[in-house]
Amino acid sequence: MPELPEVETIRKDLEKFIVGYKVLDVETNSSKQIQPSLAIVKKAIVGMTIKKVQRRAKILQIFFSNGSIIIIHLKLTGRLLFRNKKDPADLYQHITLSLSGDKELRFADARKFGWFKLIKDEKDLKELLKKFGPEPLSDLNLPIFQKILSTSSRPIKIILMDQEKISGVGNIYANEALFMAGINPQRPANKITKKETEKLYQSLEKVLQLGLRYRGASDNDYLDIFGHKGSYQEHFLVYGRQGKPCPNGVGLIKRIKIGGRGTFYCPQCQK
DNA sequence: CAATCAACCTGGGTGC
DNA sequence: TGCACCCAGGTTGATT
Repeated sequence: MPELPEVETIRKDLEKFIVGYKVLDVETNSSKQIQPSLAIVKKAIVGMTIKKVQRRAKILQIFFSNGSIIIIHLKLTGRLLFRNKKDPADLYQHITLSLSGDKELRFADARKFGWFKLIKDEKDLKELLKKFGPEPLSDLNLPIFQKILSTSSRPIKIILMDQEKISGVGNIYANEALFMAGINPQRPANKITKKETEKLYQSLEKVLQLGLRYRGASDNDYLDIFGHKGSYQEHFLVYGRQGKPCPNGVGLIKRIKIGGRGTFYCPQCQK
């Protein structure tokens, strides 16, 4: 499930490889996912050149030469794949941008939760993105983090994953950061001590950096634009490891639900 | 207003 | 082998 490190890995590769290509056509077999409609998207971007690719929270933004912007959310199972026209169709391929040079940018999505949306201009984009909390690897700092935690009595894990509080963190990185910081995911956010907050802040930065270094986690569906897996899943300390020994050596990792989401932690080390 | 929860989908896994 | 069932989780929108 793509979170900040996965989406950022895709962004960097797209920035490096698809800028300069011209869109020749757009096709879809999943019209719900292309918004507002295939016809309107075609009208806006066919004939245009890709200028740059940005990311905010888990949302990718592709900028075109006429000022149009396509924003993409991969949700749980979405993939963006940069292929040659002659390559065999990808599994769950739902939207295809035909590009110059016999290339294609494909949007594939097993569960069809993701979306691919046309935005008129920067002003509309800004409006749409303003609800998101700070970017953990650039805008966030310890005082801001402390302030965010102090404003809610909800479980700390819910706050870490709340995109309006902090953007880009999902289930995997929240679980890993809390383990690294030795904090029980059920603790009310406003009851975390100053010292623990500092540790959690550092842990969050660390797991996100690790995720980036390993080009994301491919525990489930995530693939990069070349169809390759990331490798951070090989370094998980708790995520998906219920019943296995805690890496610190004492107890066993437990699985519970918080906010309806699978939550993994060590009851011995995370208080 | 904050918190909770179903809905969106479908592949993959489980149990009978 | 077949089939009913359940589960995964990011986000939205309705409800409490």
